[in-house]
Amino acid sequence: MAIERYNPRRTEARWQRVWDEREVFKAIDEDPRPKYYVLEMFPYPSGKIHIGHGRNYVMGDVVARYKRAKGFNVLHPMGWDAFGLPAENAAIERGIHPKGWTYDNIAAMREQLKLLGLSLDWSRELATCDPAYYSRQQKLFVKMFEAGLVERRTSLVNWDPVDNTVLANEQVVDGRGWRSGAVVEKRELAQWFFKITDFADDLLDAIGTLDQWPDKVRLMQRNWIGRSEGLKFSFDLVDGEGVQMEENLTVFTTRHDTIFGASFCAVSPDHPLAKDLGARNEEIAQFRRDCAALGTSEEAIERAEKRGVATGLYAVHPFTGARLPVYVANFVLMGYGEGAIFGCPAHDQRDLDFARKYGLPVLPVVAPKDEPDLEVGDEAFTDTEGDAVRLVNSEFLDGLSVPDAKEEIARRMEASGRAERKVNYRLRDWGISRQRYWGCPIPMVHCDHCGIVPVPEDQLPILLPDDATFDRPGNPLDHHPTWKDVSCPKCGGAARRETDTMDTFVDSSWYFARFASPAADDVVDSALMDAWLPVDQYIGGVEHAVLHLLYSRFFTRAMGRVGFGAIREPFKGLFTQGMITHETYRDPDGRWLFPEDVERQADGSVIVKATGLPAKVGAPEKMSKSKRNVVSPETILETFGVDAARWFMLSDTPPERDSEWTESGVEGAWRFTQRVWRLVGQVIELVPEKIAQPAEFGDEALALRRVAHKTIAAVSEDIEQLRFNRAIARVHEAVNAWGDQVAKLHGAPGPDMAYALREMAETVVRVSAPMVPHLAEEAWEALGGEGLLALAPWPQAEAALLVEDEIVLPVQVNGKRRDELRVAADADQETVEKAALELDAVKRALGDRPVRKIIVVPGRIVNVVG
RNA sequence: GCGGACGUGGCGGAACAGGUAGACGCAAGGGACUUAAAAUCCCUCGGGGACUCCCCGUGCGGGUUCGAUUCCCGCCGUCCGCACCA
Repeated sequence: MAIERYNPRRTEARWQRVWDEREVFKAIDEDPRPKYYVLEMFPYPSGKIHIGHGRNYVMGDVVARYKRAKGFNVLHPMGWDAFGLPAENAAIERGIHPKGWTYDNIAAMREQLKLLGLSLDWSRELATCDPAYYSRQQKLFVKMFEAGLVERRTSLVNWDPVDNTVLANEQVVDGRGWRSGAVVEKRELAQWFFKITDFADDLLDAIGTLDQWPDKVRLMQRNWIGRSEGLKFSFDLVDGEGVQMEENLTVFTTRHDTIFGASFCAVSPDHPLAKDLGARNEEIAQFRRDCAALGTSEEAIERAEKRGVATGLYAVHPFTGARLPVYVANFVLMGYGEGAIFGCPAHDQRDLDFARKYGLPVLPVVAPKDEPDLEVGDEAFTDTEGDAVRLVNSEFLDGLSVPDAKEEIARRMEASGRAERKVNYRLRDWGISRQRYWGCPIPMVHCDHCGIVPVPEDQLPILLPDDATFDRPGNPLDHHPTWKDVSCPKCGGAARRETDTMDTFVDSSWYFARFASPAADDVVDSALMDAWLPVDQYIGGVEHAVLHLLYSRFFTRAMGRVGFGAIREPFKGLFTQGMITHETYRDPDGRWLFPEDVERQADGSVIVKATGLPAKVGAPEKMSKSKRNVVSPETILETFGVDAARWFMLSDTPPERDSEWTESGVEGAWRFTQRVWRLVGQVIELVPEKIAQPAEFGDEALALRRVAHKTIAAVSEDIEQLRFNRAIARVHEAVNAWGDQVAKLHGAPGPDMAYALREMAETVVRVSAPMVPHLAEEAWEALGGEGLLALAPWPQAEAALLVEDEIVLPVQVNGKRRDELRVAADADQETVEKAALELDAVKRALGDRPVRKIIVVPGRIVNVVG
């Protein structure tokens, strides 16, 4: 066979067609093989993808192809996270309907993804904006409502004034909307909530079972849920004249041990008491307005100055009867605990800052054992360590440890009926109302007679109207002339539809379950859900470490509660991959340039192609359209082929880290594909037919076989651990050994070498197949492999070839390497010691010092101590 | 501020579980082949020296050990998450 250049364009198209026609990647329900579900976080169809988007799909594809070869029934589906604001913005800015815009984008991106040669089961494809999907979501919503997991209530919300919508806390980043970047305001609105806090403890505890998740993500979820155990209790209040008031003041604390150090109380500006007083007191009213205006902006947080206004009221200390001034303070949050605190300045930095500013007493009540007269300056003393600190200045608590003091206070206050133990979470319920068109309509009706009524199942789905208009701010569903007019499902009277749609995070909280039964008439087919789930390997960006993953874990529980599936956790294994980055380029005027607009000169400098002027080169950053540092897949695929792109994306950098896209890197990957193809051709020329395994192997042939089998073992191990960069290095090593051997041959190889060469060719092709599937399939065919490689089992390493019978032992003298020793692998200690001492380098290094000790670590090292 | 991760050649990175530091790739330099170029192949590639040999070297300073990139203590630096959560 003549050695031809490998032509990726022709080959890739051909095999993609064959795989497609033979439905090679279809996941089969009710199959005897063990199942394996691998899933990459599904994309938002924003239009065209750049090569940086491909990395996580390629990683998932390597796993899918590997597991398939390992004998698993693999489910590897793809879908579209298709609701969301950009579609609506396109409608507003360019007059394109969100539906058309979205489906066009999906079609374009599907074509692009197909070019990557992913082994996906496209028959399960879904789009969240498809009524077939969101109608089931509405049904699930109603079931959750009936199960008490959905609530409507008025609350302070994060209002994005640019997108004109409500944002969840998680969607506010540094006081700004996560998508619009606008400074978020606080507003009070009636909203729909999922009661995720009902599951707070379970979501927290079960993190312990997620042993195939990155520690980092588990920690982030723990911190996000933020469980803390404390005490809720109330103070009696008196006015300025000392007259007892009707109300009292309930606070939450985790440091009830410090109650004797309390010197003030403070309530949030949004606390009912503050509102009440604000109605009568202009100073407090003004302060409340100031705080609201400051909102949650980054600036406010950075300034973080503790401020407050005295209310003129006093809280009565439950043990001493002392009167503690009550303030309205900006650093007390209404959303956490009771929105009110007692301040113990000596042991809390915030309280201390506040006390110093307003001249309040600072009395230490916890002190190190050996320093009972602790003085507190500008730093609060926050140690609580079991034995090292003791209570002081605290009457009956003196001398107790912090935990004992907490227990004693809790016991006494509970007994007097003014306190209860309480667990608080940082996690809040999930507000899902969005004042938007392009989302899943919330299937509820507002009736003046019956109140809020869920839409009965037989009246679902509530479809979005196609004739919405986008020419003014606010919610198009609300503006629609007729859509919201309905009759009440209960009394039949005139009523209004809910015009809020759901947060798009709802859509992505159960899609992985829908993939198990994409055609199910019900929300899901529970039997199939339980058969396919959990997802064995989920792959996506770390930016979803909290939001999406926590919501999905909640949904899995909620679905279980309303009768869908019985799994506990949706994602058994999680992998967070790094981004692909690229250098940025700007022309002398500072405008961003695409990589193809610049050229690198021989001296390494970069010039603007159009003008010849020097370009400003910026550090590698995540590929983004706005900075134009993107590379389109089409360009790469036409030049180098998708296998080279896949190979490069997986090389060099560990998959969890960001990886820089470079032209020279892809070229290197392309050289690799060419080299393998060439070597395969050479082997076929040297050994045209498959030959039987000879009984005897010479040293060289045996050595080559050893490399092949060690490569199988190493690559398998690396792929199992998702260490793709290492797997690729191992394949390179094998190819180097293979190429060296081919170059060394003079004349026709003997039967042993002929066998070893073919074995090596097949091995390299098979173990690199998950990474470069098209090249591998083509080479497999050329080598006369049976059937499709995509369906072939994974090669097995022969154990006998993994162990050497002769090994090289490094020899150290006093811990420094001096020489090495070739010995039989099973050589005994005495033989090794003797041989080591014979070495010239060892004698030289020892000089005239006597040998004091020889350490022999079998199979590892020899160290002569002199 | 709190929590976490990480610091290895010119670059990306490797090094099982304390045992030859720098695998593999990229870049660079030299050579072969060619009329020439591309492609390919061979060699060099942490620093230094008296260069078949020796010294230094995994952010810095200590420690444990026969032996430390790996373990411990203390610094310095970078990145990430949370950010008034009582």
